[in-house]
Amino acid sequence: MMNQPLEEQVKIIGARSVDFVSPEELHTKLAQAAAAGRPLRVKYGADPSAPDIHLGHVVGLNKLRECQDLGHTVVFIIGDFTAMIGDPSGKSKTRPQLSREQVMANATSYQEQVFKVLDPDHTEVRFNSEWFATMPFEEVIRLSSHVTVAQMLQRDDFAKRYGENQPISLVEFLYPLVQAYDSVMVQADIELGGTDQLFNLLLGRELQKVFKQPPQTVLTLPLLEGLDGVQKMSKSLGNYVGVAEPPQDQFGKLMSVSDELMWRYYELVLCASADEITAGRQRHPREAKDEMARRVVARFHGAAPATAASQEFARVFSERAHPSDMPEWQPDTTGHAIGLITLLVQAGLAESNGAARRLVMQGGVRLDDERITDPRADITLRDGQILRAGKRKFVRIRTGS
RNA sequence: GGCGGGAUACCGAAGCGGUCAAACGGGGCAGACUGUAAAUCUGUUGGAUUAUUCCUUCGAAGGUUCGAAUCCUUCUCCCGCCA
Repeated sequence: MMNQPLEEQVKIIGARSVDFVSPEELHTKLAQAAAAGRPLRVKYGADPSAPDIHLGHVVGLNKLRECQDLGHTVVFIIGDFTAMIGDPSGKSKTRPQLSREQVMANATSYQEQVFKVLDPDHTEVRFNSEWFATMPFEEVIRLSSHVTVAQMLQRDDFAKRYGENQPISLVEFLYPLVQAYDSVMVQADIELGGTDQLFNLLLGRELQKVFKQPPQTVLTLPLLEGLDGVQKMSKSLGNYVGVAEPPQDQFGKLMSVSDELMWRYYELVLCASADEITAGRQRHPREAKDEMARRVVARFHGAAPATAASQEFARVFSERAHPSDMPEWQPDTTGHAIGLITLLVQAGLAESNGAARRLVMQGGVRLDDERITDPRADITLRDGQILRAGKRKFVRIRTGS
């Protein structure tokens, strides 16, 4: 693989990218590396404060994998040091301060998930506490002398917030610097990130120059929109599909993506070619979406579970049948009548009596496929009955007798 | 250090003495429709209660008042400007 023509490598590495600084430089790097018989070091940073890897991350991981397939080394940096400091900017709730234990636990689960896409044999995992935990403060100050406030304010979100009189914490200024210094420490040849990372990645180049290193090639990839189709996929917005989620959940979520958005997923998650997407658009959207969802699930769980998830989805939502598998619940009033509202709450299908009442009055409750609309109904349960709330919540009654 | 602005339900944001469990938007949930947990439309969205009603909620604690999210006092936190 490493012997791919350089032109071809540059093309593969640059595919789907938004910013690419710069193809010519990368070409030179590749030539030098090939001559020296060494792989390029491709850096990718991860924030271990949110331990769930989702499809948004997969966009980047895909690219890393492509680099690995070309023979290069991925340097996967876990920002444990950064995570332990947290982010004081009031707005951001996504970066709570974490303890050492939490960070380590997250890091472990991170790696497990990441290797669903990456090749462990060509991955070097590093923690940035390695070089930051013991850094003397004078060094920190010296580092910060290399960047001016005006430079920082070039960053889009800083410029915007500054213009709108929104607070910017000093720590936020330090973060890009921290990330840039990571590049110096691992001697990155390429760094990859989302488009929102452009500034940070470029700062890495600047800092590498200060440290007399060849500046890294910078590559940004589009941010994947989450299930809502508008905001970028993130755990805190709850619009994500996690790679470690069960097949059925992944499939269901993917089927809830809008028709238009599904092509983004084809492109960025499945790396489908432009031709494939053009062809796909001719198909029935339901069918195309089903395929997209199956292929994504198959990637993380295998083909058989993916097919099963698809069939199960069709059963429940197209044919409106029951799922083949549902949680069981045993009432403690065996044999006696129980108020419907109480029943729903106890069975965990509604959060409060009020919510249960609403659910019933809105026609969302069925017992054995029979809709019950009277909130005052008393029910005597029998073993094996199916209680359903809305489209997605089912419980099978077990009376234990 | 000085001067201003702000804190409202899951989020954003109105309200500025009673008609406020609190407009509106987003999100969530449900229903209809369907091609699906798409799109669209409709309803709903603090807790207890069949309802009447009651309880908790508008940064915290006190106070004024028949009555406060709305007025006063103190406090906490946040933001900006000037130094």
